[in-house]
Amino acid sequence: MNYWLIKSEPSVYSWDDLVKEKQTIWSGVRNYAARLHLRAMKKNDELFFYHSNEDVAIVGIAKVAKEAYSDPTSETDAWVAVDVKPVRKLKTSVSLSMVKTNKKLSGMALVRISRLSVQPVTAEEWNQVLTMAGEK
DNA sequence: GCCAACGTTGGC
DNA sequence: GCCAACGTTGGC
Repeated sequence: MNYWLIKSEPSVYSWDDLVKEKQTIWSGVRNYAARLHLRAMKKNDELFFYHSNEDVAIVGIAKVAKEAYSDPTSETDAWVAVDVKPVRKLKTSVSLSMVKTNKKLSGMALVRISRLSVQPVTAEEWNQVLTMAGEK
């Protein structure tokens, strides 16, 4: 099982929207690095759902409901989408500043490659964030 | 609203 | 193949 992090601006699509909708298509990714990660996702892999721009925090856990397929919002076959569904909201959301102050998370892609919208999370990082969220 | 970081495009 | 110019993302 692998772990990932996906970003969304809450004004465009928030965690609450995902919960309301029960499942959504993660489409519109037009970045090669992000596409690589989308393609590597397996069913039931877990994802941190991150709010960018406004909330600037990891707010919940989602999982892969359907592995990568051709993105219907693209006119070519070059891009892919996955389906994700909510698992649960974190007890306490973990803000970016909290992540930055945690030395164990200094290698996290969220800190190092801030513009990447779909990124891998190691098991260590995953557990560390869960601890900060009061889940452990 | 500003700006840094990064990706993409296009001229040479 | 290099690099300047430009556009976009995202934190503050």
